[in-house]
Amino acid sequence: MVKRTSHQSADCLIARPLDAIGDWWSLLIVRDAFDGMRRFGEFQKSLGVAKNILSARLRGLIAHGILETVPGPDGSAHHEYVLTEKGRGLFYVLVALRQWGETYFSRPGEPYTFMVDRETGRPIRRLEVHAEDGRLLFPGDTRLADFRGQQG
Amino acid sequence: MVKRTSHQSADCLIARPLDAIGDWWSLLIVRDAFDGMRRFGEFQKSLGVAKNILSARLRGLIAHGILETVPGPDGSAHHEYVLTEKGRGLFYVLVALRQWGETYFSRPGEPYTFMVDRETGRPIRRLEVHAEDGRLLFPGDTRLADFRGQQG
DNA sequence: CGTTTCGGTTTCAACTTGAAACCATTGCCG
DNA sequence: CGGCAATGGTTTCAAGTTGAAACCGAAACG
Repeated sequence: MVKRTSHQSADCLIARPLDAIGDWWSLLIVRDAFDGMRRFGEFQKSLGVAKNILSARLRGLIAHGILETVPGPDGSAHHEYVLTEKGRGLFYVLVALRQWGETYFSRPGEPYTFMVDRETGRPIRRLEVHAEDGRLLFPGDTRLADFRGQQG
Repeated sequence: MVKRTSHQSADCLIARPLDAIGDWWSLLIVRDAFDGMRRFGEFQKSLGVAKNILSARLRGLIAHGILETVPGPDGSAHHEYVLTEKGRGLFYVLVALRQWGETYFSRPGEPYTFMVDRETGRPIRRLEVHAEDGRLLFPGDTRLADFRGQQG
């Protein structure tokens, strides 16, 4: 599953996540898992992906600790795939990606869906990035600092 | 550049973004662009990617309206690659991915970097998802609704 | 001018992807 | 119990993608 052998990007904390979910299907599988899908067949039908590819991706996601298999419900023979806590951590990535998609990829006249609060059915707010002191930050207002590099 | 020919995922507003940036290199290029890189050679050196691949990815990102070329500074012959507004919209995706990476992929003893407010040098806050009324939402507290589907 | 750097393109082998066929269980039905 | 379909994969093989290296032309450099 590890397809990359040597990539030392300056910033491994983007590169390593991408290694786990940076292919076409993995994030879509995670998205479906958030939507409650658990079975091989459900993913396969929803995504229309070839079974061998789905199989490989599920194995990869499990290897990365994003999904885990649990025994089927009522002692059924087939196991199910569910998100781990690490996998659920991808919620924010999906929200960000989706809001970007809503903004720049939705085409007029197209039946499109958007994220709503499950409780009220109302749209959720846009993501914001805040400084420690609460100030709103925009693209370009951040940089990377190293381990003890608060000072600049 | 469009490598996928037919994918009708139920949720195209995740799938279409992934078509634009869902490969290994594109997001890393965008990340470097946020860091101020503009030249072919800068990206190439930073990422260690093969030149043909970088060339293809840059063309793809331009085709998707994420990067654009601008004439070199002082009338230099070589143009530069800069983020468009759409490209800058990926800020939130990168922050989300990075925070996920910081949480689940950083290894102890490893010199790691994290995002700070450029102005104060202090770490930024974690992303949060909020309902319209301000309530904090967690993974599983949202669902997708269609166009006029506020009601439920 | 001659050389080096920059910004690519071309070439070709290795790897990945995907459609389809295949297979082993399991569940169902009479 | 005996057959049959559905589920959850694996195998196979052609086609497409990737990546290292060689190549190339234009610009900068000395």
